Amino acid sequence: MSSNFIHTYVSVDCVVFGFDNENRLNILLVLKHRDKAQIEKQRRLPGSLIFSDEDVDDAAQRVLHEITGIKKMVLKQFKCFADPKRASNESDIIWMGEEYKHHIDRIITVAYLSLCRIDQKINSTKYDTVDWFPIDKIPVLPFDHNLIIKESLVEIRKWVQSDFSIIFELLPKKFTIRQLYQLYNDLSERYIDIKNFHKKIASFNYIIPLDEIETNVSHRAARYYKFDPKVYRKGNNKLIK
Amino acid sequence: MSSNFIHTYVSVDCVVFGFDNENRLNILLVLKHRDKAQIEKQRRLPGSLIFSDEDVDDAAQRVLHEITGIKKMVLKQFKCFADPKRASNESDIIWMGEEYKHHIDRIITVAYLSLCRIDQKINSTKYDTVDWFPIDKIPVLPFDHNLIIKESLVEIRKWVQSDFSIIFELLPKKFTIRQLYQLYNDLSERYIDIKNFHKKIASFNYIIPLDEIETNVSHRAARYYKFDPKVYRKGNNKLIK
DNA sequence: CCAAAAGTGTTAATAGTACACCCATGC
DNA sequence: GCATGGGTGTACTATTAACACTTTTGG
Repeated sequence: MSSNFIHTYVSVDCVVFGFDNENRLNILLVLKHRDKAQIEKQRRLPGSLIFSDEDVDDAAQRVLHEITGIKKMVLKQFKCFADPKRASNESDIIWMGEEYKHHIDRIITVAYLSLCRIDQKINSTKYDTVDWFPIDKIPVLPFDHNLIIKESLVEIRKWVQSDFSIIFELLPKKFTIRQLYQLYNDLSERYIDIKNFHKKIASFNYIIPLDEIETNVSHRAARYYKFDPKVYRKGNNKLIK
Repeated sequence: MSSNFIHTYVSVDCVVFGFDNENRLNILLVLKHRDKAQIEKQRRLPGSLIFSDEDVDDAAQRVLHEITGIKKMVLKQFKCFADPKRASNESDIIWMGEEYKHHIDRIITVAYLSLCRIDQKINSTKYDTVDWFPIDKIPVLPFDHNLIIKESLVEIRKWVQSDFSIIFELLPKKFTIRQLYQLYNDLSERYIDIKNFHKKIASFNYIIPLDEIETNVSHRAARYYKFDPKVYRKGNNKLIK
């Protein structure tokens, strides 16, 4: 009986979100094979097996550091994926053999959300190629990575709803109301009128107008704002009450 | 290097909530040792290692069936607990050796929330002793089960906020507004006035008044209501907009 | 001048809050 | 009668929604 119990490897996979200049959500993907000579340059979500003395949160933080070069990133565990067939594809088994020098035919993964400013310089310590892909242009990925991404979108929306401040992890330090508005619309099922959105934002003392405005735009230049996390933490912080 | 990767057992643990006649939240605990001769009748959360061909959701469903005798219970995965030290307590290692006939010194668990009507008859196929414990009277439990319960309380509150209808999984089929009110107060950080709560409930067409009222109460008898999930699904279903 | 987006103002509809008050029942 | 909770009504306040209008800038 006891031999029927699973004894397996456990990995973490990270879905890192960014928000680009064209106001689209993006996800970071790495090359599946580190050897670039591989015929197909297939992509995958960044991830890793966890070490024997490592907690999953630490493993996720390590993976994030390996891809971005950033030490402490915002992250949130969202789901354990454990379908017995999720790693049973022939090419995935071969890849795991090469990557980890072990024959692995089942693997459980713990998926994480993370957020990154897209203008931040990516300085990977492990990968040569780390690229942003708009969420409507994600290629076919190995394992169940497409499913993980699909569920991560639901999760990030919930996250914004429960903690509005994480939205500022995706925006540049200086942002316009329109940028905030577009991102909010992407991350919320609720429609809100842009004019009322302006008014709403103006009522929040944690979103602080700067003296700087846009340049070289073919319309009235928008003011830049910044986010003050200290004021935010003092309350009155929900976008929708 | 590759030998540093974890190769481990994975379990599921279930936090099953109930709501008793005294309007308190309760959690189901089983005896840690199936052999009742054990000196201390220590309790633990119901759980099990997962099988080698089993998904975690299925394992959780199996565990729930083993304790309650109910086939399909509402359940929700909420977090993977993987602290390398979570199962390193001497007595926990001994217990795992007896329970699973293996020496296990690290184990990762995936924690689930579940909901059960407390008046439902518990018909365990595996345990002799399955009892409800009010959440303020949970004893010291093995592994990190006390931590899991603590986090489950945060999670069930989020769950109710995102899907109000799960609250009816905890109430009897016929319930009074007061019962609903008390449970809502336990599961929400928001205070709401009972009179306004009445009005609110009356505006929801998915909470249907019955012709039946309480008996043997020393005050005006309250009306019973029932929940209609079909009407609920058609929308207008958030308690707070 | 026009197009495009910034930003302000006005008003109506909706939702939430605070109570006052009457009803029914057991003791 | 009174204590206890059930249940309805009314008035006030806060929030959200709809939309008109003015401002600024590049071309």
